[in-house]
Amino acid sequence: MSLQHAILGLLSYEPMSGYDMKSFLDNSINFFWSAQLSQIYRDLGTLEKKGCVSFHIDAQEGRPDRKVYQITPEGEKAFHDWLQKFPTALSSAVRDEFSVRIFFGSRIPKEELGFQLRRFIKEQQEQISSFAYVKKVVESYSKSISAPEEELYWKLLLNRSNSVAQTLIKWAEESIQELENIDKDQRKD
Amino acid sequence: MSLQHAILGLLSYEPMSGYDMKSFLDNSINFFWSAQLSQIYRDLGTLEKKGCVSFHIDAQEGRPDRKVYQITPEGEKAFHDWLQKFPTALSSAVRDEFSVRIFFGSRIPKEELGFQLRRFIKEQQEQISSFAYVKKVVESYSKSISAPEEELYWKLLLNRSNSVAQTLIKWAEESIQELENIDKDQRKD
DNA sequence: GAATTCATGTAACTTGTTACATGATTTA
DNA sequence: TAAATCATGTAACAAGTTACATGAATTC
Repeated sequence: MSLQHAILGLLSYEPMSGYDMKSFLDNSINFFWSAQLSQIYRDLGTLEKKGCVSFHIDAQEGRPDRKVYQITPEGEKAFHDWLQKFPTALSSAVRDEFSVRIFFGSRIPKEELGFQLRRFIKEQQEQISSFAYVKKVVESYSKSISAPEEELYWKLLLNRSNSVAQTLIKWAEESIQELENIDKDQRKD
Repeated sequence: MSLQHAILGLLSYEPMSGYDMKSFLDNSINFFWSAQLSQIYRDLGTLEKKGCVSFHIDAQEGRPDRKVYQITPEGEKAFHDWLQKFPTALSSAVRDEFSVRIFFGSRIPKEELGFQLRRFIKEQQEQISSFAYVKKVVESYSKSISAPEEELYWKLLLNRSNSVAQTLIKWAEESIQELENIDKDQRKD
């Protein structure tokens, strides 16, 4: 799986510029796949060389011309081939720096850890409130491309991110408690 | 954050060979950070060039000699510098192929999606049962390196992975239900 | 007799990030 | 007047994956 598959998938809905793609990505797929603009432009170039996408230029006044990409039949084939091949392991490797830091938690002052855990909770809460906004974007987008069925799947994923965020908040709160209790126990000794 | 920080952290407990590291990683940190053996060897080489680790050779008969790495004072400094600098955003970018596939779920036959979701549930259940084993590894390891405090943090992370896995199972079960209900509704029309 | 474990690595490739460059228009 | 938005990209770098190579000892 690479960004290129996601790009082909997005272009299968409608033609888009790299810039459009970035802003769409940022409030949709972003919760489980992210991309830098520079990477999008590069991958669009690669896909074009492979014949998976083509583009036309929309001239604009006062600002740079838009390069609007669209998927080609070859691109559609490549995308469907990918869709059909589920990987052997469904859960991809997680790379979570925050967890690595907790792993080495004994080297960090307890107050600092507590502070960071509270910061983590805040971040998760902010994510949760952003989901309400994303829900609206998703609803209006699925209507604009007249793909009502998509809404169902996108909402499944919003549910997922939401539940995971809630779980993480609960975990962080319990962890703060545990750290504080141990601190008290040690002071008793 | 890169694998190099994790390597330094592990070496701060005790000297290890690249091979040791891989097997330790595979049933500990693996749930939130993974690594290929080839990457470990390469990063050990880089760290050695930087002066963060040194090594000695343990000759063995009948099998290749062990190259046992240990952390240097420079390495310890680098590790502590990293520990002190928490990143601006605590939740790292997620890259989850399975979610991307669900995102394009409308292009996959419903039965196939159901099958993959059930496979996903099974995988998560297997992970959960592996946690019991990891718990034991962690307990005996923290004793062997006489670092009893580590156990606390490692168990916090096991709790976390456990809760997230449980949440994902519940989500997948509910999603299967939703998909089946919609199927029934459509057949009624 | 076949597969797994132990133990090392290199090379080529793919993917992702960061920094740099340009420049008009719009909003605060 | 400073910052954000629109819109394109390149270059250098960092990080991760896959394929290849070797070979004895042990377990099934």
